[in-house]
Amino acid sequence: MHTTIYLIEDDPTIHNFVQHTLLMRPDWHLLGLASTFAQASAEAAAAAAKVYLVDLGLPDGRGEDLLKSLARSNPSAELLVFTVFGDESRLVDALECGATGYVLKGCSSDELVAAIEQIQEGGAPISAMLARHLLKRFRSVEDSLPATSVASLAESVLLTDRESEVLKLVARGYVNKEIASQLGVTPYTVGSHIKNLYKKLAVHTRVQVVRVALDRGLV
Amino acid sequence: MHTTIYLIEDDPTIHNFVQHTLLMRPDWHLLGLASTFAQASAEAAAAAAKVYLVDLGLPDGRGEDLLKSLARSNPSAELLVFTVFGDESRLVDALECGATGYVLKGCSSDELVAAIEQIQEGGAPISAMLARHLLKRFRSVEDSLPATSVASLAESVLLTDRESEVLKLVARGYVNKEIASQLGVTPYTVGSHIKNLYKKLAVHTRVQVVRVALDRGLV
DNA sequence: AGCCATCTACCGCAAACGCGGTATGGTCAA
DNA sequence: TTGACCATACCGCGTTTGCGGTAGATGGCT
Repeated sequence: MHTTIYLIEDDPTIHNFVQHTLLMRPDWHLLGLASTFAQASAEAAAAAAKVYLVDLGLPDGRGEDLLKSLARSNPSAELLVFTVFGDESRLVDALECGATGYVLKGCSSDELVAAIEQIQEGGAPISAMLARHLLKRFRSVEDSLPATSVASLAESVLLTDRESEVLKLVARGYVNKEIASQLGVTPYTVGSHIKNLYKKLAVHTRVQVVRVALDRGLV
Repeated sequence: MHTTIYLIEDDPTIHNFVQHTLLMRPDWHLLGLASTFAQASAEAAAAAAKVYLVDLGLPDGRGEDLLKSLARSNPSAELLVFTVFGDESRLVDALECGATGYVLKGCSSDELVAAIEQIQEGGAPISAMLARHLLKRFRSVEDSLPATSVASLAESVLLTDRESEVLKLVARGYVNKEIASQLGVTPYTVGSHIKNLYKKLAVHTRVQVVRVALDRGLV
Protein backbone atom coordinates (compact mmCIF):
# COMPACT_ATOMS: atom_id res chain seq x y z
CA MET A 1 0.00 0.00 0.00
CA HIS A 2 1.32 3.39 -1.06
CA THR A 3 2.20 5.25 2.15
CA THR A 4 3.85 8.63 2.39
CA ILE A 5 5.93 9.62 5.36
CA TYR A 6 7.32 12.88 6.60
CA LEU A 7 10.09 12.96 9.20
CA ILE A 8 10.62 15.78 11.68
CA GLU A 9 13.83 15.15 13.56
CA ASP A 10 17.07 16.95 14.18
CA ASP A 11 19.31 14.02 14.95
CA PRO A 12 21.08 12.76 11.79
CA THR A 13 21.50 9.36 13.40
CA ILE A 14 17.74 9.02 13.36
CA HIS A 15 17.58 10.28 9.79
CA ASN A 16 19.82 7.43 8.72
CA PHE A 17 17.92 4.94 10.80
CA VAL A 18 14.60 5.89 9.27
CA GLN A 19 15.93 5.96 5.74
CA HIS A 20 17.55 2.61 6.31
CA THR A 21 14.33 1.23 7.65
CA LEU A 22 12.33 2.46 4.70
CA LEU A 23 14.52 0.40 2.41
CA MET A 24 12.62 -2.56 3.82
CA ARG A 25 9.39 -1.24 2.38
CA PRO A 26 9.92 0.04 -1.20
CA ASP A 27 6.22 0.88 -1.39
CA TRP A 28 6.69 3.47 1.35
CA HIS A 29 7.96 6.86 0.36
CA LEU A 30 9.74 9.42 2.50
CA LEU A 31 8.11 12.62 1.28
CA GLY A 32 10.36 14.97 3.11
CA LEU A 33 12.34 15.77 6.20
CA ALA A 34 12.65 18.71 8.55
CA SER A 35 15.56 19.12 10.94
CA THR A 36 14.26 22.14 12.81
CA PHE A 37 11.07 23.41 14.29
CA ALA A 38 11.16 26.34 11.90
CA GLN A 39 11.52 24.17 8.84
CA ALA A 40 8.80 21.83 10.00
CA SER A 41 6.44 24.71 10.67
CA ALA A 42 6.99 26.00 7.15
CA GLU A 43 7.02 22.79 5.15
CA ALA A 44 5.54 19.83 6.97
CA ALA A 45 1.86 20.64 6.62
CA ALA A 46 2.16 21.33 2.89
CA ALA A 47 3.79 17.98 2.31
CA ALA A 48 0.48 16.33 3.13
CA ALA A 49 2.01 13.03 4.15
CA LYS A 50 -0.09 10.22 5.51
CA VAL A 51 2.22 9.60 8.46
CA TYR A 52 4.29 12.15 10.33
CA LEU A 53 7.16 11.02 12.51
CA VAL A 54 7.73 13.81 15.00
CA ASP A 55 10.60 14.20 17.41
CA LEU A 56 9.74 16.01 20.63
CA GLY A 57 13.21 17.37 21.26
CA LEU A 58 13.77 19.81 18.44
CA PRO A 59 16.45 22.42 19.06
CA ASP A 60 14.36 25.47 18.28
CA GLY A 61 10.85 24.59 19.37
CA ARG A 62 8.56 22.08 21.00
CA GLY A 63 7.46 19.08 19.01
CA GLU A 64 4.22 19.24 20.95
CA ASP A 65 3.36 22.49 19.23
CA LEU A 66 3.99 20.94 15.85
CA LEU A 67 1.64 18.11 16.74
CA LYS A 68 -1.05 20.57 17.66
CA SER A 69 -0.82 22.50 14.41
CA LEU A 70 -0.50 19.38 12.28
CA ALA A 71 -3.53 17.90 13.97
CA ARG A 72 -5.46 20.98 12.93
CA SER A 73 -4.07 21.45 9.43
CA ASN A 74 -3.87 17.79 8.43
CA PRO A 75 -6.59 16.05 10.40
CA SER A 76 -6.43 12.92 8.28
CA ALA A 77 -2.72 12.42 8.85
CA GLU A 78 -1.39 10.01 11.42
CA LEU A 79 0.99 11.52 13.95
CA LEU A 80 3.64 9.24 15.36
CA VAL A 81 5.92 10.58 18.06
CA PHE A 82 9.59 9.78 18.30
CA THR A 83 10.54 9.52 21.93
CA VAL A 84 13.06 8.15 24.36
CA PHE A 85 13.07 5.99 27.47
CA GLY A 86 12.14 8.22 30.32
CA ASP A 87 9.93 10.52 28.33
CA GLU A 88 6.63 9.20 29.61
CA SER A 89 5.68 12.51 31.10
CA ARG A 90 6.31 14.38 27.87
CA LEU A 91 4.60 11.62 26.00
CA VAL A 92 1.23 12.06 27.62
CA ASP A 93 1.45 15.74 26.75
CA ALA A 94 2.16 14.73 23.17
CA LEU A 95 -0.79 12.37 23.04
CA GLU A 96 -3.02 15.19 24.22
CA CYS A 97 -1.61 17.32 21.43
CA GLY A 98 -2.86 14.94 18.78
CA ALA A 99 -0.37 12.11 18.49
CA THR A 100 -1.89 8.67 18.12
CA GLY A 101 1.17 6.61 18.80
CA TYR A 102 4.83 6.65 19.49
CA VAL A 103 8.07 5.00 18.53
CA LEU A 104 10.90 4.58 20.96
CA LYS A 105 14.27 5.87 19.89
CA GLY A 106 16.31 2.77 20.24
CA CYS A 107 13.75 0.50 18.68
CA SER A 108 14.63 -1.82 15.83
CA SER A 109 13.69 -1.25 12.23
CA ASP A 110 11.12 -4.03 12.51
CA GLU A 111 9.50 -2.23 15.38
CA LEU A 112 9.37 1.02 13.49
CA VAL A 113 7.80 -0.70 10.50
CA ALA A 114 5.31 -2.42 12.78
CA ALA A 115 4.36 0.86 14.40
CA ILE A 116 3.75 2.52 11.05
CA GLU A 117 1.68 -0.41 9.88
CA GLN A 118 -0.38 -0.38 13.05
CA ILE A 119 -1.11 3.29 12.82
CA GLN A 120 -2.15 2.91 9.19
CA GLU A 121 -4.62 0.24 10.21
CA GLY A 122 -6.20 2.60 12.63
CA GLY A 123 -4.36 1.16 15.61
CA ALA A 124 -2.44 3.10 18.20
CA PRO A 125 1.06 1.70 18.62
CA ILE A 126 1.25 2.61 22.24
CA SER A 127 0.43 -0.10 24.68
CA ALA A 128 2.38 -2.77 22.86
CA MET A 129 5.55 -0.74 22.96
CA LEU A 130 4.95 0.52 26.43
CA ALA A 131 4.61 -3.07 27.53
CA ARG A 132 7.84 -3.79 25.76
CA HIS A 133 9.44 -0.88 27.49
CA LEU A 134 8.30 -1.97 30.92
CA LEU A 135 9.43 -5.46 30.13
CA LYS A 136 12.92 -4.27 29.37
CA ARG A 137 13.40 -3.14 32.91
CA PHE A 138 12.89 -6.61 34.32
CA ARG A 139 15.00 -8.38 31.84
CA SER A 140 18.75 -8.29 31.59
CA VAL A 141 20.00 -8.42 28.05
CA GLU A 142 19.88 -11.50 25.88
CA ASP A 143 16.83 -11.71 23.67
CA SER A 144 17.74 -9.45 20.79
CA LEU A 145 20.51 -11.57 19.31
CA PRO A 146 21.45 -10.71 15.71
CA ALA A 147 17.99 -11.32 14.35
CA THR A 148 17.50 -7.90 12.82
CA SER A 149 18.90 -7.56 9.33
CA VAL A 150 19.38 -3.82 9.43
CA ALA A 151 21.70 -2.11 11.87
CA SER A 152 19.32 -0.94 14.54
CA LEU A 153 19.73 1.61 17.24
CA ALA A 154 18.73 -1.01 19.77
CA GLU A 155 22.18 -2.46 19.79
CA SER A 156 23.62 0.76 21.06
CA VAL A 157 21.66 0.89 24.29
CA LEU A 158 24.07 -1.58 25.85
CA LEU A 159 26.30 0.45 28.10
CA THR A 160 29.84 -0.48 29.05
CA ASP A 161 30.84 -0.83 32.69
CA ARG A 162 32.54 2.52 32.70
CA GLU A 163 29.58 4.20 31.10
CA SER A 164 27.19 2.80 33.68
CA GLU A 165 29.49 4.06 36.38
CA VAL A 166 29.58 7.54 34.89
CA LEU A 167 25.83 7.45 34.34
CA LYS A 168 25.30 6.74 38.01
CA LEU A 169 27.52 9.60 39.11
CA VAL A 170 25.94 12.04 36.70
CA ALA A 171 22.55 11.07 38.08
CA ARG A 172 23.77 11.73 41.60
CA GLY A 173 24.44 15.32 40.70
CA TYR A 174 28.19 15.39 40.39
CA VAL A 175 29.76 17.71 37.83
CA ASN A 176 32.34 16.37 35.41
CA LYS A 177 35.33 17.55 37.42
CA GLU A 178 34.08 15.74 40.51
CA ILE A 179 33.35 12.57 38.59
CA ALA A 180 36.82 12.73 37.11
CA SER A 181 38.62 12.96 40.44
CA GLN A 182 36.37 10.27 41.84
CA LEU A 183 37.27 7.86 39.05
CA GLY A 184 40.87 8.93 38.88
CA VAL A 185 40.72 10.11 35.28
CA THR A 186 40.73 13.50 33.61
CA PRO A 187 37.59 15.55 33.01
CA TYR A 188 38.21 15.03 29.30
CA THR A 189 37.68 11.32 29.70
CA VAL A 190 34.51 11.83 31.65
CA GLY A 191 33.36 14.11 28.86
CA SER A 192 34.04 11.38 26.34
CA HIS A 193 32.06 8.81 28.28
CA ILE A 194 29.15 11.18 28.67
CA LYS A 195 29.30 12.02 24.99
CA ASN A 196 28.98 8.32 24.18
CA LEU A 197 26.21 7.92 26.73
CA TYR A 198 24.26 10.65 25.01
CA LYS A 199 24.61 8.93 21.66
CA LYS A 200 23.55 5.57 23.01
CA LEU A 201 20.64 6.90 24.98
CA ALA A 202 19.61 9.43 22.34
CA VAL A 203 19.53 12.29 24.83
CA HIS A 204 21.20 15.66 24.88
CA THR A 205 21.31 16.87 28.46
CA ARG A 206 22.33 15.48 31.82
CA VAL A 207 18.90 15.76 33.31
CA GLN A 208 17.61 13.42 30.62
CA VAL A 209 20.37 11.04 31.62
CA VAL A 210 18.98 11.09 35.14
CA ARG A 211 15.60 10.05 33.84
CA VAL A 212 17.14 7.12 32.01
CA ALA A 213 19.04 6.19 35.14
CA LEU A 214 15.77 6.20 37.06
CA ASP A 215 14.18 4.02 34.41
CA ARG A 216 16.95 1.53 34.84
CA GLY A 217 16.98 1.59 38.59
CA LEU A 218 20.54 2.88 38.74
CA VAL A 219 19.79 5.36 41.47
CA MET B 1 31.87 24.08 77.51
CA HIS B 2 34.59 25.60 75.41
CA THR B 3 34.12 24.23 71.91
CA THR B 4 36.07 25.21 68.84
CA ILE B 5 34.61 24.95 65.38
CA TYR B 6 36.05 25.12 61.89
CA LEU B 7 33.81 25.68 58.88
CA ILE B 8 34.59 24.42 55.38
CA GLU B 9 31.99 25.81 53.02
CA ASP B 10 31.95 27.88 49.86
CA ASP B 11 28.46 29.31 50.10
CA PRO B 12 28.46 32.71 51.87
CA THR B 13 24.81 32.21 52.77
CA ILE B 14 25.89 29.30 54.92
CA HIS B 15 28.75 31.34 56.36
CA ASN B 16 26.27 33.88 57.62
CA PHE B 17 23.93 31.23 58.87
CA VAL B 18 26.63 29.52 60.90
CA GLN B 19 28.02 32.75 62.30
CA HIS B 20 24.54 33.84 63.19
CA THR B 21 23.88 30.56 64.89
CA LEU B 22 27.07 30.73 66.92
CA LEU B 23 25.85 33.97 68.46
CA MET B 24 23.47 31.74 70.40
CA ARG B 25 26.38 30.05 72.09
CA PRO B 26 29.02 32.58 73.16
CA ASP B 27 31.07 29.75 74.64
CA TRP B 28 31.54 28.30 71.18
CA HIS B 29 34.27 29.75 69.04
CA LEU B 30 34.57 29.70 65.27
CA LEU B 31 38.27 29.01 64.86
CA GLY B 32 38.40 29.55 61.14
CA LEU B 33 36.75 29.14 57.81
CA ALA B 34 37.77 27.80 54.42
CA SER B 35 35.83 28.58 51.26
CA THR B 36 37.71 26.26 48.95
CA PHE B 37 39.08 22.78 48.91
CA ALA B 38 42.57 24.19 48.46
CA GLN B 39 42.30 26.48 51.47
CA ALA B 40 40.82 23.73 53.60
CA SER B 41 43.59 21.33 52.63
CA ALA B 42 46.18 23.88 53.66
CA GLU B 43 44.67 25.30 56.82
CA ALA B 44 41.95 23.16 58.31
CA ALA B 45 44.06 20.44 59.90
CA ALA B 46 46.41 22.95 61.55
CA ALA B 47 43.47 24.76 63.13
CA ALA B 48 42.93 21.73 65.35
CA ALA B 49 39.29 22.46 65.99
CA LYS B 50 37.12 20.12 67.98
CA VAL B 51 34.33 20.12 65.43
CA TYR B 52 34.65 20.46 61.68
CA LEU B 53 31.63 21.42 59.60
CA VAL B 54 32.36 20.20 56.10
CA ASP B 55 30.42 20.95 52.93
CA LEU B 56 30.52 18.20 50.34
CA GLY B 57 30.05 20.46 47.34
CA LEU B 58 33.22 22.51 47.23
CA PRO B 59 33.99 24.10 43.88
CA ASP B 60 37.53 22.80 43.55
CA GLY B 61 37.52 19.42 45.24
CA ARG B 62 35.50 16.75 46.97
CA GLY B 63 34.55 17.26 50.57
CA GLU B 64 34.82 13.50 50.98
CA ASP B 65 38.57 13.74 50.43
CA LEU B 66 38.83 16.39 53.10
CA LEU B 67 36.99 14.13 55.51
CA LYS B 68 39.41 11.34 54.82
CA SER B 69 42.49 13.44 55.45
CA LEU B 70 41.01 15.16 58.50
CA ALA B 71 40.04 11.80 59.95
CA ARG B 72 43.69 10.78 59.65
CA SER B 73 45.36 14.03 60.73
CA ASN B 74 42.92 14.97 63.50
CA PRO B 75 41.53 11.69 64.79
CA SER B 76 40.07 13.29 67.88
CA ALA B 77 38.09 15.88 65.97
CA GLU B 78 34.42 15.44 65.23
CA LEU B 79 33.46 15.67 61.56
CA LEU B 80 30.02 16.98 60.77
CA VAL B 81 28.88 17.04 57.16
CA PHE B 82 26.84 19.83 55.64
CA THR B 83 24.45 18.34 53.15
CA VAL B 84 21.24 18.88 51.24
CA PHE B 85 17.96 17.09 50.71
CA GLY B 86 18.59 14.46 48.11
CA ASP B 87 22.18 13.86 49.01
CA GLU B 88 21.66 10.57 50.79
CA SER B 89 23.80 8.74 48.30
CA ARG B 90 26.70 11.12 48.76
CA LEU B 91 26.13 11.07 52.45
CA VAL B 92 26.83 7.39 52.92
CA ASP B 93 30.08 7.93 51.05
CA ALA B 94 30.87 10.74 53.46
CA LEU B 95 30.13 8.62 56.50
CA GLU B 96 32.53 6.01 55.19
CA CYS B 97 35.13 8.73 54.82
CA GLY B 98 35.04 9.50 58.52
CA ALA B 99 32.10 11.78 59.17
CA THR B 100 30.12 10.98 62.29
CA GLY B 101 27.06 13.05 61.59
CA TYR B 102 25.44 15.51 59.29
CA VAL B 103 23.50 18.72 59.24
CA LEU B 104 20.93 19.48 56.60
CA LYS B 105 21.32 22.70 54.72
CA GLY B 106 17.98 24.27 55.37
CA CYS B 107 17.89 23.32 59.03
CA SER B 108 17.21 25.87 61.71
CA SER B 109 19.80 27.32 64.00
CA ASP B 110 18.40 25.27 66.85
CA GLU B 111 18.92 22.14 64.86
CA LEU B 112 22.50 23.05 64.05
CA VAL B 113 23.20 23.73 67.70
CA ALA B 114 21.58 20.45 68.66
CA ALA B 115 23.66 18.54 66.13
CA ILE B 116 26.89 20.06 67.42
CA GLU B 117 25.90 19.28 70.99
CA GLN B 118 25.04 15.72 70.12
CA ILE B 119 28.31 15.10 68.37
CA GLN B 120 30.22 16.55 71.33
CA GLU B 121 28.49 14.11 73.62
CA GLY B 122 29.65 11.25 71.50
CA GLY B 123 26.37 10.93 69.68
CA ALA B 124 25.88 10.73 65.94
CA PRO B 125 23.33 13.29 64.75
CA ILE B 126 22.13 11.15 61.90
CA SER B 127 19.04 9.14 62.46
CA ALA B 128 17.21 11.91 64.28
CA MET B 129 17.63 14.30 61.40
CA LEU B 130 16.97 11.67 58.81
CA ALA B 131 13.72 10.96 60.57
CA ARG B 132 12.99 14.64 60.50
CA HIS B 133 13.76 14.72 56.82
CA LEU B 134 11.40 11.90 56.05
CA LEU B 135 8.81 13.51 58.21
CA LYS B 136 8.99 16.72 56.22
CA ARG B 137 7.75 14.96 53.14
CA PHE B 138 4.49 13.93 54.76
CA ARG B 139 3.78 17.20 56.34
CA SER B 140 2.65 20.33 54.54
CA VAL B 141 3.91 23.49 56.12
CA GLU B 142 2.76 24.87 59.42
CA ASP B 143 4.91 23.83 62.35
CA SER B 144 7.81 26.23 62.11
CA LEU B 145 5.95 29.38 63.06
CA PRO B 146 8.18 32.22 64.24
CA ALA B 147 9.62 30.24 67.10
CA THR B 148 13.24 30.58 66.07
CA SER B 149 14.84 33.84 67.06
CA VAL B 150 17.43 33.81 64.32
CA ALA B 151 16.59 33.97 60.66
CA SER B 152 16.87 30.35 59.63
CA LEU B 153 17.33 28.86 56.23
CA ALA B 154 14.34 26.65 56.84
CA GLU B 155 11.94 29.42 56.00
CA SER B 156 13.32 29.67 52.52
CA VAL B 157 12.44 26.15 51.40
CA LEU B 158 8.87 27.21 50.77
CA LEU B 159 8.51 27.44 47.01
CA THR B 160 6.06 29.68 45.21
CA ASP B 161 3.58 28.21 42.71
CA ARG B 162 5.60 29.40 39.77
CA GLU B 163 8.79 27.98 41.22
CA SER B 164 7.22 24.57 41.75
CA GLU B 165 6.05 24.65 38.17
CA VAL B 166 9.51 25.46 36.89
CA LEU B 167 11.03 22.87 39.19
CA LYS B 168 8.80 20.22 37.68
CA LEU B 169 9.71 21.14 34.13
CA VAL B 170 13.41 21.26 34.89
CA ALA B 171 13.13 17.81 36.38
CA ARG B 172 11.43 16.56 33.24
CA GLY B 173 14.48 17.45 31.22
CA TYR B 174 13.37 20.59 29.45
CA VAL B 175 15.95 23.29 28.76
CA ASN B 176 15.21 26.87 29.72
CA LYS B 177 14.07 27.92 26.27
CA GLU B 178 11.51 25.11 26.18
CA ILE B 179 10.26 25.90 29.65
CA ALA B 180 9.93 29.53 28.66
CA SER B 181 7.78 28.85 25.61
CA GLN B 182 5.75 26.37 27.60
CA LEU B 183 4.96 28.91 30.29
CA GLY B 184 4.63 31.79 27.87
CA VAL B 185 7.44 33.84 29.39
CA THR B 186 10.96 34.73 28.30
CA PRO B 187 13.99 32.51 29.01
CA TYR B 188 15.24 35.33 31.23
CA THR B 189 12.30 34.85 33.53
CA VAL B 190 12.83 31.12 33.66
CA GLY B 191 16.42 31.82 34.54
CA SER B 192 15.31 34.05 37.37
CA HIS B 193 12.99 31.42 38.80
CA ILE B 194 15.67 28.79 38.60
CA LYS B 195 18.14 31.14 40.24
CA ASN B 196 15.75 31.57 43.15
CA LEU B 197 15.10 27.83 43.28
CA TYR B 198 18.81 27.21 43.65
CA LYS B 199 19.04 29.64 46.53
CA LYS B 200 16.07 28.15 48.31
CA LEU B 201 17.12 24.58 47.82
CA ALA B 202 20.82 25.24 48.39
CA VAL B 203 21.84 23.50 45.18
CA HIS B 204 23.91 24.60 42.23
CA THR B 205 23.00 22.41 39.25
CA ARG B 206 19.84 21.23 37.56
CA VAL B 207 20.51 17.59 38.24
CA GLN B 208 20.47 18.35 41.95
CA VAL B 209 17.13 20.02 41.38
CA VAL B 210 15.88 16.75 39.94
CA ARG B 211 16.89 14.96 43.09
CA VAL B 212 14.98 17.45 45.20
CA ALA B 213 11.98 17.05 42.91
CA LEU B 214 12.17 13.30 43.44
CA ASP B 215 12.36 13.80 47.19
CA ARG B 216 9.22 15.85 47.03
CA GLY B 217 7.35 13.54 44.74
CA LEU B 218 7.06 16.17 42.03
CA VAL B 219 7.88 13.76 39.25
C1' DA C 1 -0.81 54.85 51.41
C1' DG C 2 3.00 52.05 52.09
C1' DC C 3 4.97 47.56 52.20
C1' DC C 4 6.08 43.10 50.75
C1' DA C 5 5.94 39.01 47.97
C1' DT C 6 5.65 37.51 43.43
C1' DC C 7 6.27 37.44 38.61
C1' DT C 8 8.30 39.39 35.11
C1' DA C 9 12.51 41.02 32.20
C1' DC C 10 17.04 42.24 31.19
C1' DC C 11 22.38 42.54 31.52
C1' DG C 12 27.19 40.75 31.79
C1' DC C 13 30.45 37.45 32.93
C1' DA C 14 32.59 33.11 33.95
C1' DA C 15 32.03 28.39 34.05
C1' DA C 16 30.16 24.22 32.47
C1' DC C 17 28.20 21.67 29.00
C1' DG C 18 27.23 19.50 24.30
C1' DC C 19 29.28 18.05 20.16
C1' DG C 20 32.38 17.47 16.48
C1' DG C 21 36.74 15.78 15.86
C1' DT C 22 41.41 12.92 16.56
C1' DA C 23 44.56 9.70 18.79
C1' DT C 24 46.90 6.11 21.66
C1' DG C 25 47.24 1.88 24.15
C1' DG C 26 45.19 -2.44 25.86
C1' DT C 27 42.39 -6.60 25.42
C1' DC C 28 40.19 -10.21 23.24
C1' DA C 29 38.40 -12.93 19.73
C1' DA C 30 38.26 -14.26 14.95
C1' DT D 1 47.72 -10.61 13.27
C1' DT D 2 44.23 -7.91 12.20
C1' DG D 3 40.04 -5.94 13.54
C1' DA D 4 36.67 -4.62 17.22
C1' DC D 5 35.83 -2.61 21.28
C1' DC D 6 37.01 -0.09 25.21
C1' DA D 7 39.15 3.38 28.09
C1' DT D 8 41.82 7.09 28.03
C1' DA D 9 43.11 12.02 26.67
C1' DC D 10 43.01 16.24 24.16
C1' DC D 11 41.19 20.23 21.16
C1' DG D 12 38.03 23.91 19.48
C1' DC D 13 33.67 25.95 19.11
C1' DG D 14 29.20 27.47 20.13
C1' DT D 15 25.54 27.16 23.47
C1' DT D 16 23.70 26.82 27.93
C1' DT D 17 24.10 27.41 32.80
C1' DG D 18 24.98 29.55 37.09
C1' DC D 19 25.26 33.72 39.46
C1' DG D 20 25.64 38.51 40.48
C1' DG D 21 23.05 42.45 39.74
C1' DT D 22 18.76 45.80 38.71
C1' DA D 23 14.01 46.98 37.98
C1' DG D 24 9.00 47.56 36.59
C1' DA D 25 4.20 45.82 37.39
C1' DT D 26 0.90 43.70 40.13
C1' DG D 27 -1.81 42.41 43.97
C1' DG D 28 -2.61 41.76 48.69
C1' DC D 29 -2.18 43.04 53.48
C1' DT D 30 -1.84 46.67 57.17
